[in-house]
Amino acid sequence: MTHRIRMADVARQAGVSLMTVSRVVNNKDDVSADTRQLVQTTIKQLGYRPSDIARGLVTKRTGAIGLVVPDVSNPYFSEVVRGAEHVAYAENYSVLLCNTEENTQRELAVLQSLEEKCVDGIVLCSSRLAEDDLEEAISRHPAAVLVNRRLEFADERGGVGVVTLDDIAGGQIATQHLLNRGHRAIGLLAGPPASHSGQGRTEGYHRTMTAAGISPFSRWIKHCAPTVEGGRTGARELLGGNPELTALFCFNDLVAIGALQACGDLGQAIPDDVAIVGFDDIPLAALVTPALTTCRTSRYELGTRAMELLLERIGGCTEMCKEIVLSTELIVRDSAP
Amino acid sequence: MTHRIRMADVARQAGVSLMTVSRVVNNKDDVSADTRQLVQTTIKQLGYRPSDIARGLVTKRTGAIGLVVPDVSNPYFSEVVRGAEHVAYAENYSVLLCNTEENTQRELAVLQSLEEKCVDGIVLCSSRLAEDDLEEAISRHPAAVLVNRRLEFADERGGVGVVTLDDIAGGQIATQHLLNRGHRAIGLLAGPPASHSGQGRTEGYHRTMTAAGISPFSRWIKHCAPTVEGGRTGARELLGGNPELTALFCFNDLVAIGALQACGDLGQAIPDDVAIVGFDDIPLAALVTPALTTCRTSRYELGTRAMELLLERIGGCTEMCKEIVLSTELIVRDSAP
DNA sequence: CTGTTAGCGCTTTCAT
DNA sequence: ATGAAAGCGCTAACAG
Repeated sequence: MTHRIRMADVARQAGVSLMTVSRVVNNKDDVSADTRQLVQTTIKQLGYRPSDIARGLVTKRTGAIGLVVPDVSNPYFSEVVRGAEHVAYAENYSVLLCNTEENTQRELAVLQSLEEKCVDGIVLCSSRLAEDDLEEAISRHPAAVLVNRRLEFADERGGVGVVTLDDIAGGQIATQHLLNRGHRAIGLLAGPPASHSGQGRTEGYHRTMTAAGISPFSRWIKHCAPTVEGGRTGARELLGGNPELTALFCFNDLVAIGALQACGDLGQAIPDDVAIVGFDDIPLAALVTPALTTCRTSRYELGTRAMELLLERIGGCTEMCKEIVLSTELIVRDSAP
Repeated sequence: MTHRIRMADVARQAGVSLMTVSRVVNNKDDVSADTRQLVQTTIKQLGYRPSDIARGLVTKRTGAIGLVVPDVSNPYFSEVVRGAEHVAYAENYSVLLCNTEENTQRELAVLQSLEEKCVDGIVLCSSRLAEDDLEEAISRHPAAVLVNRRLEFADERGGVGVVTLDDIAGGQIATQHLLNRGHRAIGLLAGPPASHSGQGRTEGYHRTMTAAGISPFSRWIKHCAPTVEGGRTGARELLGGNPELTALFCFNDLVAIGALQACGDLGQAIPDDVAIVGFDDIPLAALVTPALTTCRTSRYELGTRAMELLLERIGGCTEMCKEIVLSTELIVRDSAP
């Protein structure tokens, strides 16, 4: 590779001005058919590719979107990423993927790095940032959509977009299912305390229990890491300390699978001794033994809708859609028939 | 947001020249402590962020790496992505993630888009491109590392980097384990015929069987889709047609899980009637019943090593490491104790 | 130690 | 329909 072919190289070779090449590249219509043909041929022949970065410097558009997730390898977020990428690609945008590794400091850092990269907008998933920091970070970006996190402040640009799951309803459906099967002592593995999804699902659990005339003891509720290991540890403590529990509602399927393992460790049969309900319906959910009863959420759609919303806002959509709430669906399998 | 704060704004506010600000931003050491302090304060106060894109135009470095995968939501690749992102972040690079959706046209397209984005290099996973197209695409990038795909051509820049799994050794270890347990009639569910990994694992199987003085009948070997369903169907046919088989070596864990199911269908006990060995050690492998004996492959490490190799090459590492082969490790569980 | 002068590769604006 | 000039925000190469 000697040096990158520039527009000027194409212009010289084709014997036209730089501007003519620029017009052809950008599909402007004030170029004669012959000239256009000539330039296109030359471009192909030289293998010229316009530099988005030089272009970005003048247009103030980079065609890049920042996508921030806590953990790409979490099947939940990898689906969100896939959906978001799909829409971005279709609209000729690129995705700068940032993994915060569930770390608030890193989240702040990548948000800043995304600023320096001059992205046209960001999709921020399950932010764990404090309201202030989040507001600050967002206001520094030209456009932003939050996934699974709401924000109260109204900024002068018409607010950020928001795409969420109806976690409260999901928590209600799951809890109600267990109540319907006769369970009364239902434990909750609530996920990370800072998780808004966790808070919503917990709220749904509380409402439904209360509506059924049950006041869950606080010792029935345990926070845990959103992982198999977190679920295993959490369930072990929860079941160990509360023998009266006959069912567990879990923050997500990974936690539920951990709970499955904990029951194995403790010699509890599922669903006869303990019934378990998860959340998300990740592919794994149907494959473990026993197969998980769970609330299905369309993570892919979370990603597509978020990216669509963001691109609309970047495009300057006037009727500013602010919020999209996706519903969940209970999938009944063997862990809580 | 009125307009982005520029370096000139900081310079004016601090009463210094643009260059001084530039020096502070880039941590050059020829700035007096006082001036540096002043500039840093002003930067903070104004909330200035340098534009990587303006910087990139002059330095010819964008600090972005293209990462191309067939499917982000495949747990295999999402681990690779996580590893690659981790290393990139640590070295202050950003990752432009491109999902080809297992589509060759798209793979070509994203590779081109990455050129226009002027990335400093690319990590290309499991490329399905024809050798010619691949060579062409790669030679147009300043640096490239291939994951799970080898390339024969040597280009003038010292060749592309390559990171692969030692599939042959993996196949040998797995097969040898079964031989050691006394199995002689060992069947192979070989995965898709076009899979490079599958070919390597098959090769390992053959070598080990032959070394043990066994010539496996071709009817013991069956290709199959790399999925649970593919494994179930394949195993049913293999075991149905060859009652002498006492063990199955499977292309990957999903196939192995399918084989588990097939044994259930056929009333064969595992591991007593049929022993089963998988490949990859996906999280599920430890969770199914019986738990899978499998060859563990570190997908995360595939990602970290690939990114490390790429960054070394971008950094102009002279002793051009060309190829990294990651080994696998047999994890013995209940399906083949 | 600090500032000045040139661009980087492109698009915008204004001529022709 | 085409071209010339100016400048996007920054850094490299010199000056002082």
